[in-house]
This record gives sequence, structure tokens and C-alpha cells, in this order.
Amino acid sequence: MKKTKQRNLILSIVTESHNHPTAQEIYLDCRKTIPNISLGTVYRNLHQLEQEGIIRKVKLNSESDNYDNIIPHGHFICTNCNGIKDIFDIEKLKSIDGNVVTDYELTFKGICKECLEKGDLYGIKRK
Amino acid sequence: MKKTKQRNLILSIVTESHNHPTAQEIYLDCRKTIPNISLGTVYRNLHQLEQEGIIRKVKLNSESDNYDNIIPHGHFICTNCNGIKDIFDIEKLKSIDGNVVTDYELTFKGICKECLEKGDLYGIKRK
DNA sequence: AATTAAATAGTAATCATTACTATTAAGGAT
DNA sequence: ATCCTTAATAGTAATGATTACTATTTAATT
Repeated sequence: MKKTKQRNLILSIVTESHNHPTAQEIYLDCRKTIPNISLGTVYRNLHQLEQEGIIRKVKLNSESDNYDNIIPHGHFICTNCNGIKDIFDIEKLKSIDGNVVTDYELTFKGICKECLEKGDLYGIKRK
Repeated sequence: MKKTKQRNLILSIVTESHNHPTAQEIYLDCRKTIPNISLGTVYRNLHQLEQEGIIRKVKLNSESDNYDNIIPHGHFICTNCNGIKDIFDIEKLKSIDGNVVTDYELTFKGICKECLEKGDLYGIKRK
């Protein structure tokens, strides 16, 4: 992976903004620095950086995907103002730091019991 | 909300399948019973049923949204076979029922502290 | 400086979702 | 049971996010 100013800029926007930006938002932000950057370049780099485990894609409230740093944390979405906060403490479910929790969504990833038992790892069924 | 055979069918597919189907999958399943059902009808009913709190939209691995029953539970996605399991027990993070957990995503929803303090509820900022 | 392969900009294509419109059919009133 | 009103539907067109494609540029190596 070659170093380019486009990739560095995209990476810094995702990791330093703490705003969970979408590809479109990253694109607009990039254009302040590199006015003729291509939207395709933004998408391609987001995929590559995600593949390398340098950033991660998260699915929040918006139609489009959001991108975030890889520090493990959850998110709190206010259903009133649509604001999003990072949550590092998962102990108190009814109320977190004064925010009232009315709903949550939890998704784990890993290797399922059946694949482990069969030894069917990295097989052709992999997406 | 009037009762229609299309809506009943869509609802039963979402709540009885336990497969977290996408709109497309629900559409194809519906066509076995109502061959000329419209894809728009599927989307419209999914939205209405979601608004009524009868079903919920979840964001899993696929490009498109998935639909699920409203019984509170998390999901376990196998990164090897892409299978999805419902998770009702959230105690053991490293290993759940024999599945190895390597990653997770947690999203809360509710009303944030700031909105509560301002009394800014159901305001114009609402999405 | 010359070379090579990866990366880019710009554009076209794809796919999920939404919008639109004329027609159909619930469900209440007569 | 028939009429009436309005929501719901089927079918199609439009939108918007993402991906694919291609000629050109550029990072990194010789």
C-alpha cells in the first residue's frame, strides 16, 4: 500500500474527527484540502483501511455507512436530537452518564461453534 | 391501518422466520403466496409495521437492512460461515455458547442528557 | 532519470430504497 | 347487501449510495 496524500487525509478525518462520518461527509471534508479528490478514491481508501484493520465501518442511524476508529466502544444515539455519543462503560443499562436508554442493539462477531467443530475455517462458504 | 392479506403475510414472514430477512427476501417469499405482490408494498408495510413497533429493523452484515421480531436480543455473526444466531445471554463476552467472540458492536438508543436537561423533547431537531 | 505497478480523477453502471399514480379493496354508513 | 370514503396496492419511474471501469498520474524502486 503506497502512501498518498489522499489516503493520509481520509485516515486522519476518520480517526481524528470522532464524528462517525459517512463517505460523503469524508469526501466533502477532503475537498477543503484536495478540491478535486474523487468520491471513488474516498470509498476505495475506506475499504482498504478497513481491510487492514486501521479503521472500522459501523452501522448507526443514517442510510449510509459510518466510519470510526478501532478503539472498542459502543454508541448511544439520542432519539430526540439524533446526536451520537461514544460509550465505553456498559455497566448501567437503564441510564448511562445521565442519558436514558430506551433501546439497544448488540451484535457480536466471531467464529461459531459449528465452524469450530467442523474445522471449516476460511472455507469456500466465506463471504 | 386496514387489514390486508399482503400485510399479514409480510408480518408473519418477519416474525415467524427467525431468519432476519431483507426486504428482497421477504418479497421473494411473499411471491410464493401472492405472485403479483409489489416490492413497494413490501417496503411500505415494513416501514408501517416498524413505526407501530410491531417489528424492528436491524443492521447486520448485509448491504440491505434486515427485519426482526421485537423480542430483545443481540446477534452473533460467524465471520467464517456468515451465519447469524440470536443471543439472549450477554454475560460471557469471550465465549457465548461455544462460539468464539472476536468482535462486537453495541448501539444504545434513548434520550440524551442534554435533551433531558433542556426539555428539548420532540423538537424540530427531531429526524 | 527510467520503469513498473498501485493509486487517482472522472464517469458510467448497479442496486437498494423511495416516490408517484391510477386502480383496487377494506370497512363503516346507509 | 350496496354505496362511499379512504387507505392500500401494483406497477413503474426516480433517487441516492456504492461499485465498476478506464485513461492518466504518481509513489517507490532500479
